[in-house]
Amino acid sequence: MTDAVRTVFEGQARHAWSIDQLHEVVCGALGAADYSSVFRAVTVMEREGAIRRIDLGDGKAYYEVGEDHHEHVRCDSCGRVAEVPGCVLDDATSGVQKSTGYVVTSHQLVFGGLCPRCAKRRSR
Amino acid sequence: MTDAVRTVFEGQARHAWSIDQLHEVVCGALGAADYSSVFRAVTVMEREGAIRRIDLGDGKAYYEVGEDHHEHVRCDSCGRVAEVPGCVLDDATSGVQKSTGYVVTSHQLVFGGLCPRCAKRRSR
DNA sequence: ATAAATGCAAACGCTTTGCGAGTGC
DNA sequence: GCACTCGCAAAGCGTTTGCATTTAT
Repeated sequence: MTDAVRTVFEGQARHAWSIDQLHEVVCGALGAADYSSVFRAVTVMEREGAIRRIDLGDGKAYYEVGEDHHEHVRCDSCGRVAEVPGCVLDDATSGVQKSTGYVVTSHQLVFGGLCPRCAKRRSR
Repeated sequence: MTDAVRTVFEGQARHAWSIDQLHEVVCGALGAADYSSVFRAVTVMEREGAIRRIDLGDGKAYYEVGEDHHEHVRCDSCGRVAEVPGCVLDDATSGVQKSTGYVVTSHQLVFGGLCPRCAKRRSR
């Protein structure tokens, strides 16, 4: 099962996968599969460091292949997620630290908007 | 009930309130109250625009008085939330738009780290 | 008497876990 | 036989809703 999930991630069909989405694809590939099995595979892979869990603000857990750090844009219309190359915030961190007194060790940022396709469809 | 909740927000004891936290305070103030009543009050107030719902990434819904836009820092240790004055990202938006092609209309950003108190306790 | 507010209990969406059955070594 | 994987069912957790009762007007 872990292999099946790994294959899905390698397929790159999406940038960020919810367990549901993974489950659906895995079912297609294997004929059948249980949600909990996908969940467990994902849990293992996360512990291994192969994938990283991200929060896109819609209450579901998403996973992406754990490479370099980057931010995300999510289309409010179709849900498609893209990666924002480079980190917008490394500089900001020290400013936050200065203004709030918190020792800042992480940040979680999601942009919202419309992906090119949906933006085009809207403007018609 | 709505008044009781409103009072809690006016008290400014916290920056961001979960429904649980509001519920607890309201119970103290009124003697008893149902979680769902607090939930409903919060829902109404959000629709009114008096408060805004925010997502701090821990799976719970938080609410803050809906003033100007700003970001948040959350202490990984005690959960205390502070406001990051000013918007770190207005400039970044156009860059994101350029690099991803998405029309960016919003962003949701939470810094994580340690609040001054917890940072001090840790270093002992 | 009528309409609004509240409490109670249950539904819901998604995640997580316990356990038994199946599979391979 | 033993360890491991998987499916099934159910438990959790927080949010949300339906309904009946209380409260206020």
